[in-house]
Amino acid sequence: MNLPRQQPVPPPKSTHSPKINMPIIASFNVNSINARANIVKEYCQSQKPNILGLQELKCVNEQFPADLAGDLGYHATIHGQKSYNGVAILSQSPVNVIANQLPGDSDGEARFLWVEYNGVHIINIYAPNGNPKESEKFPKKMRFMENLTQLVRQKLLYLGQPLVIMGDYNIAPFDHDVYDTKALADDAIIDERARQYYFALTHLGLVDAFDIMNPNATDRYSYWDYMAGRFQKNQGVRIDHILVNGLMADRLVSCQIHKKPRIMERPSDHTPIAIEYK
DNA sequence: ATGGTGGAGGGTCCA
Repeated sequence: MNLPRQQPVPPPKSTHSPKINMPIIASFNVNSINARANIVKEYCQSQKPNILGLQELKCVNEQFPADLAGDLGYHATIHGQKSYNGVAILSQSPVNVIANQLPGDSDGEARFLWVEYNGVHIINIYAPNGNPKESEKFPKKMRFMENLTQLVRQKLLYLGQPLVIMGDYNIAPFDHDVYDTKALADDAIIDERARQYYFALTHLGLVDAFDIMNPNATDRYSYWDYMAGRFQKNQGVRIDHILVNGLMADRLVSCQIHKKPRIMERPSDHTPIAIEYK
């Protein structure tokens, strides 16, 4: 049957629709919070995230920039460690801290922070990098991902509340998440065993916010190595992720990678990723 | 070309 094609009807133009401020949750591996305090400050002032998960603080709690959160009107929940790792959550109002260690983890590193904020469960992770693969670092990465998967399977699936697991996963899920699979052939971030843990999480019902909100996006990298002009050549990888459960997926409005902090002076090698939800 | 860069901390380790 040849039916006349219907003209698409444009949505009604509202010149004065009320601007609803939807909550924003963001994740940013800062590679030293003290080196990046100004960039974090600028990011909070321009994007106004309700929640900002930070990774790789590279300092103990006492060294976390004292005035940063207060000046911005944020609360800081900090789980620091000397020189390496370290995670924190900046929040516009206080959060309930549920755990600061991944159940089952015996490595004793500061890579995990679980809080509840306005009925949303938020887990901020800094997964081990895993390089070089023949060293003890790779099994450490596998243990971390195994413990995280077990936590989802045994506890988080039964929360009955919105859930966000965000941070530096140090896993590029798909070949199109890296600029060159050959150059990274031996890298733990594209190792199939590591990827299987990402897929395990998605098979358990978690949704990759960036992937679902930006199908076929070409601009998808969240990290560019400092070396060899990787950023200028846009030779990056997507290893920072925001995974959400179904209750949160229903509320997603956008997921964006914010590139500006990577362009500023003395940047981190990562840049933030953020979700907006209703 | 096993380099290149950047942070912590004051050796090298880590990414």
